[in-house]
Amino acid sequence: MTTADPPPPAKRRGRRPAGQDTRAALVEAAHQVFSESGYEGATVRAIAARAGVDAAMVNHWFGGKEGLFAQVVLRLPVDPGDLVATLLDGDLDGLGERVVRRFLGVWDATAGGTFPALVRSLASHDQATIGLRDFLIKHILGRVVARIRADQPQLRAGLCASQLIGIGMVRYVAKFDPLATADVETVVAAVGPTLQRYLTGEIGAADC
Amino acid sequence: MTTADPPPPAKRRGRRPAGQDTRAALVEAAHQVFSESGYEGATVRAIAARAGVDAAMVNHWFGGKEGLFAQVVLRLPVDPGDLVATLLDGDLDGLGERVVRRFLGVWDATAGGTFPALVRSLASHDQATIGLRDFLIKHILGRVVARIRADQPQLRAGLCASQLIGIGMVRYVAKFDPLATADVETVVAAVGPTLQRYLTGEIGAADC
DNA sequence: GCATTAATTCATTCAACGTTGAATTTCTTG
DNA sequence: CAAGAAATTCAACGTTGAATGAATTAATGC
Repeated sequence: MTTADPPPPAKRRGRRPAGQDTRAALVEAAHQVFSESGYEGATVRAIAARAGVDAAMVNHWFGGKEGLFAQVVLRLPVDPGDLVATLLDGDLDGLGERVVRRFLGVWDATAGGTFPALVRSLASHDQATIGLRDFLIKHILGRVVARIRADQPQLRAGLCASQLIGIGMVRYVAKFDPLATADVETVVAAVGPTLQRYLTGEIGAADC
Repeated sequence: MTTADPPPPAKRRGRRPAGQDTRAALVEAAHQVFSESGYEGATVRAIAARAGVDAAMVNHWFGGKEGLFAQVVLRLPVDPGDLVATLLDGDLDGLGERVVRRFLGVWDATAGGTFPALVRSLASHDQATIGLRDFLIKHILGRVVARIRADQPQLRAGLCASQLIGIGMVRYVAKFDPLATADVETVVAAVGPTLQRYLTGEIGAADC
């Protein structure tokens, strides 16, 4: 356990010595607790306790639980423009593998906390659903599919999204072994061809 | 809206006339409310109100909110044994398509409510994670993979699970069009080959 | 048909939650 | 170095949730 700290150093009232970023500590703690418990399950008191500060700080810095949630979840770990440019830089045959590798790179880097937070926030916030759809379909996969001029772009983007989200669910949320602990290249080798087919291959009802 | 009923017929105290299965009404209502709001977001009062009975009935019949939840979520819509037998009945080349068709058949039949309930319950109940893993990996996909004697059975089962769960997420939870509304055979044609490859094909690091 | 048991509602209790205002301490500015 | 601003804790409030026990009515057994 990394969360079992020695007894906290006895809080005093009033402003604390400089150099302690309470705001950042709260965001980090909220990130963890929201990931573990979802929006409704997470309590302001628990978040504040993990950050080592008083619950009133949530109101002071974020105006309440809702504001803190917004700060935590809507902080996406990549810039869409860069991402699309990087993905499209290379030969078309390697596109599927690049998408998978990038997907894992982004979410592995968050130590497996942000993806569950996103998924679990779908429970209570439709806004998160719309955010995920816009981000993944419209800003990333939609652009990639559009660039390669495939037929049925919406369906292809949706299929890619389904495989990526599924990998995220199995690797970060449900943690099925061996996929949860497999190294990136193993997953890329297995899933890359799937994405490649969804992007540029034959996906059934092409005509009609 | 199917939930807008005419005003309920004025409750009286005491035992009500026979023929009204309060228990079943509660399970059905809980199913809906848990799907919409998740475990923490759902309130016993809201469930009881939708069932048209008092909240105390949850305690009387299920011993509390937790007991009601267990009744609702652990009620899986198929029998594992039948399912595996049906899937393995046919030629090996059509196995991927049969798995996808069956998956959609099962969950489409629940009117899109049970799958979200399962996913959202992952937020607050690790038990649900274990249940999903056991059901999907051990009892269904694990058996299928074992029967066809493929190498790396765990990895193959996990890959299949990832694609199926991803389809479920996109179709039932996030509801991305056109996948959310596509007919079954369109999805089968697109996703079947993926499952087929995960089950019987080449998935990268075959040796070592 | 009377006594017993089961089912249901109501009023209440207790705990936990998010939020607020005052009190207190440190930092910053002139 | 004094005065004001900022940051923080603490105690409390109002609300809401799940759970409980008594009261009430219908069904069941003898």
